[in-house]
Amino acid sequence: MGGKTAEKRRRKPSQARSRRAVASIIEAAAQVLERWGYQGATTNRIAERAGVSVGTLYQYFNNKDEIFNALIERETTSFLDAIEGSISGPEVENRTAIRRLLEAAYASEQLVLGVRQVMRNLPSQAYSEQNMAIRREMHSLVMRFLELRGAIPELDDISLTADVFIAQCEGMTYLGRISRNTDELVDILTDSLYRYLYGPKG
Amino acid sequence: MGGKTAEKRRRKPSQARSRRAVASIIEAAAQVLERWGYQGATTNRIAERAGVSVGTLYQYFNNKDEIFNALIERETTSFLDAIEGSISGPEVENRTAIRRLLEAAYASEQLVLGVRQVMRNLPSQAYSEQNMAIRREMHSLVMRFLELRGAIPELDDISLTADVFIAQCEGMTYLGRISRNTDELVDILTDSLYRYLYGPKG
DNA sequence: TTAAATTATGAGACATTACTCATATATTGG
DNA sequence: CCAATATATGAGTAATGTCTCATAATTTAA
Repeated sequence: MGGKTAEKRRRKPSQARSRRAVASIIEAAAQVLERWGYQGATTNRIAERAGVSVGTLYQYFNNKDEIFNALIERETTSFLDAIEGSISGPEVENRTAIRRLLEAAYASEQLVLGVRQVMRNLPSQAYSEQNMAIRREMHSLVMRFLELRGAIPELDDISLTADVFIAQCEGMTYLGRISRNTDELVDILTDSLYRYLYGPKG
Repeated sequence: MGGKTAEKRRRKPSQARSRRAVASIIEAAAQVLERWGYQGATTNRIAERAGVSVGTLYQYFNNKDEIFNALIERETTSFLDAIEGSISGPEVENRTAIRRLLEAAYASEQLVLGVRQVMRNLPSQAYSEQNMAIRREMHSLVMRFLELRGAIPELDDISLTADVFIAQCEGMTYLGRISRNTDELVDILTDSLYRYLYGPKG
C-alpha cells in the first residue's frame, strides 16, 4: 500500500520514547474520533488525550490529516489480517469456512467503522486511493477463498461472485448496527451465502 | 417526522421571493456538500452558491446545522416516497415486485449517499433521531410488503426477515459504488432474495 | 562527566469560520 | 404615491482551530 502522501521534513522517531509517543497519538486519534466525531477531533484534543503537547504531535505529523492517514493504515492492516487469517485457517467444511469469514468480516468492520468515516472526510483523492486499495485486497482474498472452495459451476464469474459475497458482508455490518443478536444474523447470512455458492441442494 | 429542533426567532418566508431563497439555499447546501465535502461546506460558500448573501441565509436558518436538517428532511421524504411507490404499485408477480423494490432502494440510496454523510457529521443526538426514523419507516414499509406477498412459512419472524431484506439493499448499494453493471447486480440480488423469501423451489 | 543529538513543551501568530447588525432595497396595501 | 412591512446586504466581530518556534528537558555516546 504505497503511501504516496509526501511526508515532508518531519523528524523520524528513533528512540523508544518517541516511538511510544507516535503510537499513543494514533491511538488517541482513534479514541477522540470515536468520542467527539470528526468535527471535534482537534489536534489539541488529540494531543491532550495522548498525553503529549501539540508541539510533540507536530514533530511527527505534518498536519492533521496525516494523523488520520496513519490511523487508517493501522486499521486497514488489522482488518485485512483478520480476513486473511480466517481464510487460511485449518481445514474445515465449506459452511464453517463461510461462517468464519463472515465473523471475521463483521468483527473487523465494526472496528473499522469509525475509520471509514474518517476516510470519507479526508480530501477525496486520498479517500479514493485508500478505499480502493482495501477493496482490491479484500476482493482478491475472497476470490482466493472461492477458488479454493470451488462453488457451483453456474457461478463461472468468480470475480462477480466475490463482489456479491462482499456485499453481503457489508449488509450484515449494517444489520449489526441495529439491535439484533449477532449470532442469529451470522447464521442467516451463512445459510444465504451457502445456498448462493453451492446451490439449493446444500 | 416531528421536527423537534427548536426553530427559534427566525423570519418565516411569506413572499414568493423569500421562499425561493430558502429553497435555493437548501439546494446549494446539497451541491456544495457534494463538491467540497462537509469540511468545505461553509456558510459563506453555501450562500454564494445559492446566489444570496450570508445575511439572507441567517435570516431563515438559526445555524449551519439547521440548513442540513432541512436538506435531510427534503431527501428523506423523497427517499421514502420512492420506496412507498414501488410497493403500492400495480399488481405484478412476486419476483417483479422484489426487483422494483430493489431498484427503488438502489436509486434512492444513491441520492441519499451525500445526505447520509451529513447526518453522520451532525451532533449525535440529531443524527440518531433522524436516522432511526428513516430506518423505522423503511422497516415498516418492507414488513408491509412481506405481509402482502406472503413468503414461505419457515420465515415466521417477519421483522427479522425485513431486516435481512434491507441489509441486502445496503449491500447492493455498496456494490453499486464499485464499477459494475447495475442491472446485473439487481438481477443477482433479486434471485438471491427471491430464493430466500420463497424457498429453493422458486 | 559532558557535549551533541534527540525529544518535549505550550504560548501565541495566523488563518478560518459561524454568525450579527446597521443599513439599503424591494414589496405590499391603502 | 406613501407609509409600513418584508427582505437583502456584506463588512465586521468573536470564537476556535491549525501549526510554529524559541526554549527546556532528556537521552546517547565518548
